Amino acid sequence: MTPDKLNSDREIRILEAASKLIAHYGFDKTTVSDIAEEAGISKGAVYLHYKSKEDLFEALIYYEGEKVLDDLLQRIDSDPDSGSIFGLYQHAILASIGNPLVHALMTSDMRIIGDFTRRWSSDGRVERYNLFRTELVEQLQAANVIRRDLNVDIVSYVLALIRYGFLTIHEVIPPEKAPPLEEVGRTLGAILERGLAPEGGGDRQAGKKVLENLLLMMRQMLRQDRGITS
Amino acid sequence: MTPDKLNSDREIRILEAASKLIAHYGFDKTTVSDIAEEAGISKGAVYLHYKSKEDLFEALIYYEGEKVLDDLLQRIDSDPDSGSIFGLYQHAILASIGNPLVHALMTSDMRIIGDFTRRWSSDGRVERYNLFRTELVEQLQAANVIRRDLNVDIVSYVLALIRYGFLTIHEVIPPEKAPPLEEVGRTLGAILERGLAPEGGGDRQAGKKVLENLLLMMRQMLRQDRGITS
DNA sequence: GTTTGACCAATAATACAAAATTGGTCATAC
DNA sequence: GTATGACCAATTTTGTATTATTGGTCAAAC
Repeated sequence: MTPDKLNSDREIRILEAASKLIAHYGFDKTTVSDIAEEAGISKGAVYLHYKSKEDLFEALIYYEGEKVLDDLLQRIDSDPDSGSIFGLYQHAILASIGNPLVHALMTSDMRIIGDFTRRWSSDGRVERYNLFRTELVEQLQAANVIRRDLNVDIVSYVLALIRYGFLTIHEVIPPEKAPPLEEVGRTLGAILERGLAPEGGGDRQAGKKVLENLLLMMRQMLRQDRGITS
Repeated sequence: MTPDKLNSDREIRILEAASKLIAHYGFDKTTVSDIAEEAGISKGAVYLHYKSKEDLFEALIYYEGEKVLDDLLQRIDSDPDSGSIFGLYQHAILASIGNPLVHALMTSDMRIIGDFTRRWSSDGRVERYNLFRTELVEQLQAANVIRRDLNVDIVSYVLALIRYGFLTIHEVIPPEKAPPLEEVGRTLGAILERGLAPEGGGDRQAGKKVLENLLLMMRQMLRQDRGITS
């Protein structure tokens, strides 16, 4: 359905320009002219690709979303110790934290999202992209990666809360006082591993399968949703 | 040095009035007249007890702080399973979440603290009241309650991040969609217990001692700091 | 000796006109 | 067929004059 290249060269230039500017100044304070100038084209040209500023931003979300997914995939690949909650959780958070726009989206940072909030939070999309929703915890319990005596809703809430804390703690502890995030991720992962895995360690092989499926599903969701509004 | 009664009857009436109004409308939008009226006295009478609105708020912080400490102490007392990180962490968070003002202070909620922010965050007090600072983690490691192979700074950062997430997640998951907090606290405590305790469970007796000391120290700090500005 | 509330200077909220900016279009140029 | 940027309606921002509110005081009342 979609060609191999999802975005033309110039679309990428526009999206990169928008990404840079919006991540810094926010959606409201970034003008279409700014984006065009940064991309080295005229304002009119932007409207040749996207029918409105909001549409451009929506495309940007999917563009950056795929970037994060790629980053995540690579992190998992190059980590010999993946295939557990330990691995995924750590890498997923670090990957999201590394992308200003996805970070802002995940924490509903009004300074960045601004007036776009309405469109973004109106349909249920935000929730679907939420990592570690109940269904995933259920699957991981079925695969014997998470202890089965724990309540699904509580566990996914706890995981959501930890993720949110990770992404927002900087508001109260300045980054320069924070220890290296990679190390924090590793320790947090280790704590969760011990805290959530069943006695004896759990089935890593099955866990890896579930997580691979999740990632695949995420990418599919991303592309499908993009189709809706492109 | 201080009499048995730290606040006169009328001071308590004022503080309760201020607490109710400020927790709801915030520091900026709550006027001294409002507080006086709610307390059933005149505005002038308020200034018989506190020399400024800021001073009143500062007194309120200590007043509510002691309340939370009392609440925490009682929670721990009536829980047979205390004396572990498990117990304290769970109860400390639930106690703070139960007090709107302390909650706002711990999350530096500008809507509530408003213009008072300057005075509050200027000196180092905020940090000293921070639960689970590095020193505490150190002590808990010495008492063999937390595994010794974990890095102190990382663990205290992880604990801070989890606490912050617990207190702020409601901004992204509405309370009506959240599971019962008591249950969340219990599960989170259990996860941390497994995740942080050394093999074989650790020394509960020693842990209990450290935590009792901490609580005592907290109360002392609270009263001492209050002396400075009263 | 206490308590009050009218009073005041200072700050903050409101109203509103004028100026500037912005998303989006389209006749023109390439 | 593509790309441009002057152009426009609509919105936002800015400047400002006016009004309202608030923290804090203190002479008078209790």
